Amino acid sequence: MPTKSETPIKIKVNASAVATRPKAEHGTSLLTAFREIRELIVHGRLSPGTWILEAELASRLNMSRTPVRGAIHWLQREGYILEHRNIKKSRMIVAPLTKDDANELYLIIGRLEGIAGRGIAVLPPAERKEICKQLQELNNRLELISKDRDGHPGEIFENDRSFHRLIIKYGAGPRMTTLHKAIEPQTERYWRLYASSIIKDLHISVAEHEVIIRAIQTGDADRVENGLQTNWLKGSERLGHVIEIFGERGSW
Amino acid sequence: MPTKSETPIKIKVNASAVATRPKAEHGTSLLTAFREIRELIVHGRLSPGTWILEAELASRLNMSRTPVRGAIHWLQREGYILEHRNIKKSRMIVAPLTKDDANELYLIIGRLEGIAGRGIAVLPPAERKEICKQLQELNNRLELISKDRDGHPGEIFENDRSFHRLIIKYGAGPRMTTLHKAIEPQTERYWRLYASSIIKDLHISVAEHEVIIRAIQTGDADRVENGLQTNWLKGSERLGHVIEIFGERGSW
DNA sequence: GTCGACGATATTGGATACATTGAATGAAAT
DNA sequence: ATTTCATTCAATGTATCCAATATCGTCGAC
Repeated sequence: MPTKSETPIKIKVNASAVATRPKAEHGTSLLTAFREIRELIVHGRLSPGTWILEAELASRLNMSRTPVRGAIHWLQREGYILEHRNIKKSRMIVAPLTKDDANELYLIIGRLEGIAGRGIAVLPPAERKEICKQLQELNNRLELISKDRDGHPGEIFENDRSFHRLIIKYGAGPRMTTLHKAIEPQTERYWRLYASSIIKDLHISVAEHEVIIRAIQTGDADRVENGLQTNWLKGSERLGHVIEIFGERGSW
Repeated sequence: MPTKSETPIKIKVNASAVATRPKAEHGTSLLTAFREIRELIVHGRLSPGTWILEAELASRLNMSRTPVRGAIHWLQREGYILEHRNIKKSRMIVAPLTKDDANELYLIIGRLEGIAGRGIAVLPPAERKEICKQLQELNNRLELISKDRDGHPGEIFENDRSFHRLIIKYGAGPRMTTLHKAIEPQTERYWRLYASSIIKDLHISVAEHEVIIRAIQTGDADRVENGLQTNWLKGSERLGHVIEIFGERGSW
């Protein structure tokens, strides 16, 4: 049974106490709510499996239920939140983190980026060269970090992410870009939970990136696509291993 | 410049006039709004490129603006509606139908179904056999229709759709299923616009389906994936050809 | 005559008030 | 003691109200 996400105590708040966050400018609340709630979920402040109360989030974010409601539906559509449907009412819960889900998630992203990679491979050589330069730079930094014993996890994550976002930026159309922007951030939840245990495999991922860069240089579309798919696939295997050790979160 | 979606005349409606639609049961408006508006878009009743007025739709659907707004955002996330962003306000317009968009859309779906196809290919033979039986039946019906000169377009569409949905049903996980349910319906817009001109190529698609079924029977994952990708790819080529002839809709 | 500034209006975004329904609690009866 | 029914409560879904702002038209000045 899901635990209540926050203290159910109803405190009669006075104005000064509520003012955690300055009242946002008009027309920005929905986006703010989306970002903030996603942040709460990603950082585990709202644990996998807990149920979500509109009113509570609204008061925490110092806004009305309207934008919060919108944000929740949005997050649901993007997979951060699941819906327990009873015909008329709906109960929203934070999506659990499971091995199966991770596998599927990584598989899908791998394919999508594979398409984008193919898009890059067919660009004119000059552009490819420039892209490779940028990719190489990111990957070099990753390699450096992988040799440093205490690289900051966040830094690794950001660099790896930038690498993949570059692929999308140059190789994907508008639809793909939108889709990727919706799906890829969800990997952050898994990353953050299991980061410390995955870091030691970083050098493998670096090598995989290297292969991808080579393939782009030579314009070998198949190899680019395959390289990207593999990178994600292997990542999901490494992740799955860790999940098996530490257990899933929020799935009963 | 987008044309206004409906007559801007503000008629003071009396109660009996508004009652186009019986007031829906409590708790069903959002879903109703989503379905109805999508229906309007898919059937071209709201043409590509027209801008969308919340209030107007609300009154047409005989509900308040709240669920309509939710539905519009939802439709936006699913790609039926685009956002013309001025910093704070947003203007929503019905997504145009363009050749590039169609190509990307079909490419993505092809890949996604390819994954699902791979999932089917690795099922135990008994299940594969059963699935093939169902697929074959659908495809037989399609073949029949393709020989009949005046098969109803809607019937063709539904059969083809069922074929692909079966693939997802048996081969995809929850995430893929959700994604597919969000993306695939968008092909209906293109289909409906250009159906009459595509029908004559139906026999080609039927043959492609045949290949897919064979591959599933033999459990050849690569061939299944490739077959599905190709089916969509060729479809997008056929469609692109027609779009070039008849022009794009709503892209200025 | 044209360009710009100002004002009216149309339209979206957010807050709040209200209705409805699902769940929980408690009392009564068997 | 357990089960069932009624009542209450909590939380979602919808409607309406209010605020902010972009757009368009009009009027005036150059």
